[in-house]
Amino acid sequence: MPDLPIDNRGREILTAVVETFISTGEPVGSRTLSRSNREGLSPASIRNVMADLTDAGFLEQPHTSAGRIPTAAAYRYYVEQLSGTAHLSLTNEAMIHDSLQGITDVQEFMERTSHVLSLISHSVGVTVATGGSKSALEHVYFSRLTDQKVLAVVVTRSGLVRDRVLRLNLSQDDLELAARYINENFRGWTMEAMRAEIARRLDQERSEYDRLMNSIQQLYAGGALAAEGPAQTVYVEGASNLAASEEDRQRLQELLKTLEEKQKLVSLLGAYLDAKQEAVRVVIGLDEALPSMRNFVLIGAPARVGDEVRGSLAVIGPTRIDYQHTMTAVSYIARLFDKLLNETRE
Amino acid sequence: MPDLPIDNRGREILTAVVETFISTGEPVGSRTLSRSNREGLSPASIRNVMADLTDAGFLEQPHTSAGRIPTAAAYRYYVEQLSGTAHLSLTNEAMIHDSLQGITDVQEFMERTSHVLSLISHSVGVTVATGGSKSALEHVYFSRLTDQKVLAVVVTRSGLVRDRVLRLNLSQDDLELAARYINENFRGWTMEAMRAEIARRLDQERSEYDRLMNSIQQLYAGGALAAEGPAQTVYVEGASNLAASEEDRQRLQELLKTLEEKQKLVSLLGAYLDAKQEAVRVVIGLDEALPSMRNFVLIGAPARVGDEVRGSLAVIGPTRIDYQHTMTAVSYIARLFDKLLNETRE
DNA sequence: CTTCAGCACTCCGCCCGGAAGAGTGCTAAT
DNA sequence: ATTAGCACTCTTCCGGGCGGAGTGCTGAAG
Repeated sequence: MPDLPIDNRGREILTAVVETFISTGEPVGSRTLSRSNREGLSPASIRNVMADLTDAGFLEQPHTSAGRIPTAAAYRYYVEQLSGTAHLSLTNEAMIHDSLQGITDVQEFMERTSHVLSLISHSVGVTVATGGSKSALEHVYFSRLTDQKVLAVVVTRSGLVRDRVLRLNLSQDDLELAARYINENFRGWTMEAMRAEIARRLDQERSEYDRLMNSIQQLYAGGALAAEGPAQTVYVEGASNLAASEEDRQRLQELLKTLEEKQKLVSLLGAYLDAKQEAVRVVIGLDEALPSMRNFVLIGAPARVGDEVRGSLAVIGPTRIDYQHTMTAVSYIARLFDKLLNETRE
Repeated sequence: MPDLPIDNRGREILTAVVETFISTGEPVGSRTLSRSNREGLSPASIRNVMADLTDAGFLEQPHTSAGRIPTAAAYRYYVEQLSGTAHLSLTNEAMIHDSLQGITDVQEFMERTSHVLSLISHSVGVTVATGGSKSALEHVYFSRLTDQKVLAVVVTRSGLVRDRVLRLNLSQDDLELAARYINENFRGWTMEAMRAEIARRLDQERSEYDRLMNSIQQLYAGGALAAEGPAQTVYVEGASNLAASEEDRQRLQELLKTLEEKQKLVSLLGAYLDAKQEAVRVVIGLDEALPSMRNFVLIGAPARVGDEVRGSLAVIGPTRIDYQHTMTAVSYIARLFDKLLNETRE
């Protein structure tokens, strides 16, 4: 956001408006600002500046004789110029450590994190755990349940266990052979590489009569070897906090409903928290993607271990959220994620 | 509920009041009833009966000149005398089958069920999957992740996979020996029996210097062999439907908050849906257990496979819920659960 | 040229009183 | 036993008036 039509004084007043509005929720008038402004400008002068800011699209009035409220542009500007260096309050830091101490697996981390985030932000904590397809294969195990059903378990070296039941009819012997073949040949390969190589061998060897290859073919087609797949688990916590927001009943309901559509949340987070983006991202104006999310913002970060993305963590809250606090918390937890989960790997 | 102080006419009028109130939500007056009553009683006569019912504690008035609304006792009475035989509407039956077709594992069944129940009842669907400790052991697998961490995977014959990371320091060799020992000795045992027997052997043999027994001791103490444990997964769906209820903002928030406290829900369901109880259970007056649940009822049933309880399914909705429909749906799904999951076992 | 006091104006939110409506309980008649 | 009639109660809705908050503009002062 380069040269805005905002001079120094304008900047100061704009942030003042944003901050007072965030804390009170009422449209802010010139009188209020004049009182809190250290330079002691008179209401009249402030009115002039505010009129300019309104023209520039940073403020708006609910009606003629009310104070001003910030527009989306104002929030963006405000967040832009927040100093990136803030410290977590001690109680929050303690809370985070209490909840996340000793966590070793991604699912559990994400579950607790969504909760902690909702507590800290007083709004909704959303986390997504994405099965990493870059993790190395540790062990597969197949077992025949009934005539028609086979249980497949894949364990990756990072400790992720993924199981699914497939509709296949293979004998226990065939399954054991297949498992041994895969374990012996592919231990330590990344899931991606393994899948690719198996596909290649199947395609190439075309030995339809080979019993082993046939079993593997069936297992592969049935999805037994997908470590990631639709294994995107979504955790949403703190929806009750929304009931305290000033949205009307109908909007509240739509909001809650949207939060229940896990798939939409995944793509929302996916769309904004791309892997390249290292730091915390703040998205203001969520209604472009999800109309029901008018007046709500997303504050999130990708969760990565090393340089592999294993999920996302975010807070979804009203525009009137405490940006500084929430951003600090999100980024803190994102770093903690990397740290805690790195321990688990070799 | 034996001889109530209610004669035949009283019964008829009481159910009429309950039904009208359920469908309109407004206090019902004598005039309204007189119009819908087939025997064409006059409002004045109805008023007499209603006065009696009020004295008996089945009806109450929000204020002097309003109609009557049913008390908890009235709902209980109403549910009591509902004919148990109703059919699912075709669309609902289709919806259930669409969602649950081909499901093979308990977790997935419960997840979808909570959703379906919320759709059918237009309120909150709650399901709990309880790891059955009666299921037979199929396979265990241990793997060393780091110096301090060991991954334990337990697969039961019913297709349940349970994994956890333990803080133990055992070598890969020790782990493999332990796994082989358990797999060879205990395959097919129930988890309960296996745990008991292992505890016995550990206690008895006291051969502290036996390397194998020592590993197993550590794994056992670390909880590697608990298939159930706190593995109670709770699914809550349809909270957004609550926003449409007439509760005020604060009550709504408390309600949502309660629904987020999974542990409370588990004990709530646990308390009311005992195993012996075969059929659908309707609990009116939930506020005795959970104050925030005033004006809400629970309609639920245990989910069992054969005679083993594997969880609970329930609807939590306002007292003004469609009891007949919801009860039918819950019981239908409970039966479906048994049927679908029986296929999976041997 | 900037700042600011003063002023007229606008618009919302609140309170109040009155009227309409719904429902009751009681009494007296059938 | 049932019911028409009636007086009474209580809520809800509506319109008007008033106070408050805030604005934009103008003209004076630094």
